Amino acid sequence: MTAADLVQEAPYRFRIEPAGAMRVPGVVFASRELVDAADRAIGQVADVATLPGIVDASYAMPDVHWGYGFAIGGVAATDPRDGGVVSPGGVGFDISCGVRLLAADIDAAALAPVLADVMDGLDPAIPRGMGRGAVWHLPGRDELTGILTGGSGYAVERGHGVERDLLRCEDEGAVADADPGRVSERAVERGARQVGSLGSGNHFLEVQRVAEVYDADVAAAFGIRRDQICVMIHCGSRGLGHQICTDHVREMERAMPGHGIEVPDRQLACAPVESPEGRAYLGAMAAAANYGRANRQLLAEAARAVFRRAAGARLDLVYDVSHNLAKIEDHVVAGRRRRLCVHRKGATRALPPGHPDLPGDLRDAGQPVLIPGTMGTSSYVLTGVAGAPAFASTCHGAGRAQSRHQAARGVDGKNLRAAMERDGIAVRASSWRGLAEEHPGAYKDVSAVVEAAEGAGLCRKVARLVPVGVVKG
DNA sequence: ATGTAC
Repeated sequence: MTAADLVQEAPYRFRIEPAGAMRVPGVVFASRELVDAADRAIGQVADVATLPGIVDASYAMPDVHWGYGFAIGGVAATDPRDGGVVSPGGVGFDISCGVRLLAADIDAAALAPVLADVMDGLDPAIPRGMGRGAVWHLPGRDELTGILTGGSGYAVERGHGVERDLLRCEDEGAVADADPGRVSERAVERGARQVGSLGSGNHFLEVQRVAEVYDADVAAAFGIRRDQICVMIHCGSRGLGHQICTDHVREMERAMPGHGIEVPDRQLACAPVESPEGRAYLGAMAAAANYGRANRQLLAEAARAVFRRAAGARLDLVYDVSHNLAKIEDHVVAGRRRRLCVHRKGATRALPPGHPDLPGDLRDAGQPVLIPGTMGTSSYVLTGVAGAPAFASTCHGAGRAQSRHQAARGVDGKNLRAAMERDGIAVRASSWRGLAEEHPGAYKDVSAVVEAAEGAGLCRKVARLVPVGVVKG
């Protein structure tokens, strides 16, 4: 199964006909160029179509690329009342990895004279990289429980943020039904010292400038305008989420024969949503999701303190949304309302205008969808559209074009930083090797991804942001 | 993504 097996149905829509054990078709939203870049991920989209209880189609977003079991950029919904399964591979190892955008009350011109001070303030204030500490150090399970059940709300309760922040968070900052009892001791140990830390790889905190506004009314509702300074934070649930994924994949591999489930790839390990293993995973996953949200809340507070001190500026939350999560949601499929388990792995929820889960001040505009690009290029703010396919989902980023190893070959981190600084982008990196692995050429063109997502009717462009300062793990 | 290996 490769890109050659895809039939083009529309300018940005390709179809994989059901064959073999596939229960539904595969649908890939992409341009011809992006489909050709998807490579091995196409076979994974077909594999996901074999999962018990899958509804409608196995979907892939324009930034789809190969991942653990499920492709990154995949969306799959199952019906629990029809034996539908939940699969940790459909969420990914970095549970609730996502993006938070804050808008400053100053423009780029006003920040310029103090940018170096802001960057020098962020450098020590934003813990990142491997094992380098965090905003909070919690001794153990008891101290972590508030975070695992309360997410961003718990951080706010403890003085890290304001109530309004929660209105601008997906799920108001916490997924319900978190079950800390399903989080292993090992996951707790790994997570206890990492609350409020970026991590590494493609995770970052960037100071950005709004370079272009495509829809002024929606942008105004989101609280952003041209030339304004914003802060974008991209990070997840660190070692805790990783350990939860590992634990529950193992558990489901053991349980699958008892449920009579066969999958074409071991990495698609899954269990019925309505089974002990399925419920255990969803409870632990929700706890990791809340950890990820609290993580972004604490890092946002750290950035706020720096901006207040170094620039006399305030940062208001635009939105916080995950792109690695499974959620129980209501959707109308073929005219019938159904409660489904929607897996989004490297895909962003994009609620349309009027959706009841949106806060009042965003009801007419739709949900802010935050798309991190690569350092040195652009990031995007999008919004959901009515009547979109794929269970109100869209892309999540540029998507890698080269492996980490390939990317670092022939690129020197120090030279890369110097080149970016010459282009007017301040860089505070914690690892030269890590920086080299993230050079923009290692990624697909995020603008082409967003173009395809909009062309496919998944979302609409609202604004484009460019980096002025990059803080990397 | 990830104490880059159970």
